[in-house]
Amino acid sequence: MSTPPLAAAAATQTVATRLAQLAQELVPESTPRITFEAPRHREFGDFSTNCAFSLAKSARQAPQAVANQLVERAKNDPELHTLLSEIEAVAGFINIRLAPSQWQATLDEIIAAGKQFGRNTLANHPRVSLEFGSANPTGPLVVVQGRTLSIGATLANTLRFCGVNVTTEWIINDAGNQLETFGRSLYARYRQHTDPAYPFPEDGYPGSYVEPIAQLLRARDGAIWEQAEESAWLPVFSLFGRDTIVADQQAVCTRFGVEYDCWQSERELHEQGAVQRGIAALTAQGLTYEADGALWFAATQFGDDKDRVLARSDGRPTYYAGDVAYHADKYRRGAERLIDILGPDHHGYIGRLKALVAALGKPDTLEVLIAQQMTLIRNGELVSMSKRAGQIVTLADVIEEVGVDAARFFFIQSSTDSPLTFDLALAKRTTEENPVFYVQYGHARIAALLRKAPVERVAAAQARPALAPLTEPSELALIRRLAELPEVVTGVALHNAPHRLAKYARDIATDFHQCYAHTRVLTDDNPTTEARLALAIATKGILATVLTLAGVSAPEQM
RNA sequence: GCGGUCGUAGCUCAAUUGGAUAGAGCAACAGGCUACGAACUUGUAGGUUGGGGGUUCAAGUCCCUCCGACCGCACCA
Repeated sequence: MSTPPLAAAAATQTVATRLAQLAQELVPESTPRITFEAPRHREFGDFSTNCAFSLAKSARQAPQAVANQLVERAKNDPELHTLLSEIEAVAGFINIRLAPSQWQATLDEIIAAGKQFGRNTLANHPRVSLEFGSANPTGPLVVVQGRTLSIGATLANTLRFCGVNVTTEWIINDAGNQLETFGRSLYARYRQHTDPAYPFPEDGYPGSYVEPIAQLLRARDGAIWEQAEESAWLPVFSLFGRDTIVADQQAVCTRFGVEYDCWQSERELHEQGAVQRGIAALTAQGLTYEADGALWFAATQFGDDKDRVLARSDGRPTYYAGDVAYHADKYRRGAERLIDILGPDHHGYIGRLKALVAALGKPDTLEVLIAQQMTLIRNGELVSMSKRAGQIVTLADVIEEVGVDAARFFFIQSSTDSPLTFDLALAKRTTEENPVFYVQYGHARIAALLRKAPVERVAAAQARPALAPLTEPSELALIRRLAELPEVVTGVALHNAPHRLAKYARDIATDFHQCYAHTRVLTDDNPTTEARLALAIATKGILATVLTLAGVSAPEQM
């Protein structure tokens, strides 16, 4: 079941059609197509159209003159008269304001749809595979990855809300030598328990989180690895380290409200032969060749900068070969549209990833989002973050400091491709500066209102009361805002733009707070009270919907 | 050197993909609670959208060119 077309949308469509007929009469040689948009400023009305600009050429008149004549005819049109409370031409634009009755009918439909309102707007959308967050299993999640997690999870939630089948994926990069380096670091800490002079690898992982893992291993296995050959202990330490780290990463994800459908081990793809099959698939199409002892994929045939190595001269497959197998596997499991969210240091990967899906026969089905860099500041000073140098600010730390709600909301506030500066001290010191509290306060304020209101009034408000008392400009503006939900979530889903959700949440809260400040809900007049309560209840529900999509709680009180 | 992303108010960010006088929050200043939660609200101030050129009715947005920041350019992951 999907959202029914709203009265306001239908009315706007009727106006557009009628206006197009009037334009045709006015400028017979034109074939006007009239679309309405929400204007930037509220004073410009509910909707506006720039059709006069395109008509101006064939009419051989200034846009403003065309708009004036069109508005003149519209004002004398009986059909439009009942739908509109205002229509005027300003600077070539035609601005309209719908009659209050249209907005009241719209709110009634929103209330009738209940929790279904805004859902399933993309019911026939292709199945999506959404990969984000993927990291080496060699250390705890850092704060920067929190941004990727927030963006990915919000996107996944919104796509599902729109009725799209989504699989969320994380690949564990456990096949390369980074994991072995981690295993050696772990072993060194293990040996240092009994021999403090045991050398630590020069390129090892110095983070303080390694030591506790070594202790776990010693508790499990005792001293049995102290005399062993590296070939014997390395796989044990590497895999134990991986499993411990991945378990921790999963726990942090869960705490952060981010759930995955699939945690794919890269090593497993190799062991199951998927990587070899991926290479074979490319070879079968004549897209590989040997040079300098290595096996290459002719990626330049698909727009990449250069050809890419699949198997090194010693026969070992590259990381890229794993990517070929992984993406082929996503298609095999039924995905039709792939989204990869990568960190800023991976934008050089876009070309080769798009080349490989094209070679797999699925051109233009992959979108790569780059979550831009996040700069951390504390007390005005740059916080340098390097896993290798042991200076890490973990996501768990930040959750501890500012809470899940603030972190989730903050990380999606700016658009994905915009760099972002995060001041830890600021987030800690003055949490009231964070807009998330503004939005949550709106929700809690309505909850308090409903607790305060007489139960009979609330009951009546929940039973689709007459909404004619809602005529204040601030009330109509709030209804208009609520009616935007379907197009907002659709826009988020189609443009990979979670930040619009955060913006929308703030806009709803602003419109509600203004409405609350200008009109009193609990009055002596029952019809008025019930209509206003109904608006408040609808607002509360939509606020909760939007906050939930963003992974933020909607509190009854604060 | 080649390529990518970006540059918007003091700070953090928007701008519905080419539309109106470039908007919000925070910070600053000035107002508003003997009625439903003041974590709110009403105002004021703050800009040559890094500089310059071009395309058209219209450019923060598209093209060219400089300046600057970050990041890629492995048979690492």
